[in-house]
Amino acid sequence: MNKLTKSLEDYIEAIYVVSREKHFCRVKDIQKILKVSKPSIVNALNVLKEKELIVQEKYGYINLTKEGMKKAKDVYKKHRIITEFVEKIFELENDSAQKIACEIEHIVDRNIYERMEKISKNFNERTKRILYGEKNETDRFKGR
Amino acid sequence: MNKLTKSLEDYIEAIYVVSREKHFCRVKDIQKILKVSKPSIVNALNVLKEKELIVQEKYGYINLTKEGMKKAKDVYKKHRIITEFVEKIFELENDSAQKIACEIEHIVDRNIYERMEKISKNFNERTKRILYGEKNETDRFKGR
DNA sequence: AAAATAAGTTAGTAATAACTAACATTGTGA
DNA sequence: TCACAATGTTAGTTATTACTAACTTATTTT
Repeated sequence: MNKLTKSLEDYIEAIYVVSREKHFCRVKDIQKILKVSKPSIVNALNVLKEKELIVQEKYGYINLTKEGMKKAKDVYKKHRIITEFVEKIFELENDSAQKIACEIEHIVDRNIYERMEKISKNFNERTKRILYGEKNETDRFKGR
Repeated sequence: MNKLTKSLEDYIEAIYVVSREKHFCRVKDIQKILKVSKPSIVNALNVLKEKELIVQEKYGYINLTKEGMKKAKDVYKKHRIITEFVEKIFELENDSAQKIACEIEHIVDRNIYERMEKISKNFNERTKRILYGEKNETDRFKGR
């Protein structure tokens, strides 16, 4: 269960996202998502190949192995949960939330993002008012 | 206003924390906090010296310059806010919260940690119950 | 089919940030 | 005072992750 580095997590997540949409993935697809140079991608792919998380014929499609798919799904799920949490709790656009989630996802452990999931589930307008200490929240509630 | 890297932020913050307690700071003090090797520290100090954020005579005390002090206070404040937020919202021990804060502090911008500050201020047991969707929160409140 | 374009790869380099081993300086106890 | 311990520094190395330039292979267009 050797852990992936931040950037490798980003790469495998990108491969997963592309593969789900198009059923195959190429270097240029990753380039569009991660906005890094092609050689950087090829480098990362080589590491992922060594770890047997992907397979790719020369000049060919990139495919996740079983193990890679598992890892990718984990990373992706984490990413989704964190994005939702950040979006809701800090009232961010999806774009900004994505960016922050991308960074945070390499930091938080299972315990934390399970809590994020719980919080997101219960989150609503009222929660937000309470969180940000809106003056009349209590009265408003009592008044019902 | 050239931004510091993650690790330089950690170093300058450590220097600040030590200086506040003891009125001087040495390599070994930083070592205790950051748990890295002495050469790593000396390396970082050299960069901070180039940036004129600290001064240090050979084999002597490490001191923050005016500019360095400003930077350090910024970083430290951010750190405190984030730690408090993480502690409260995820119900963590200070230790664990510190660790996460250390990482997150290099990611979030002013907008976000100002929101964290607001949320922390209003946070209490009830907020926590609501956040985690405790079943009887509503009833309990209504019952008063 | 040849030329042009697109996509992928290789080679070489740089920045960040860590490490160990070896050495230098400072401070302290016998 | 002199030896030893504690502290700090230098030199050299490693890993991660990115880059540009140059090259190869594949695909498309004329």
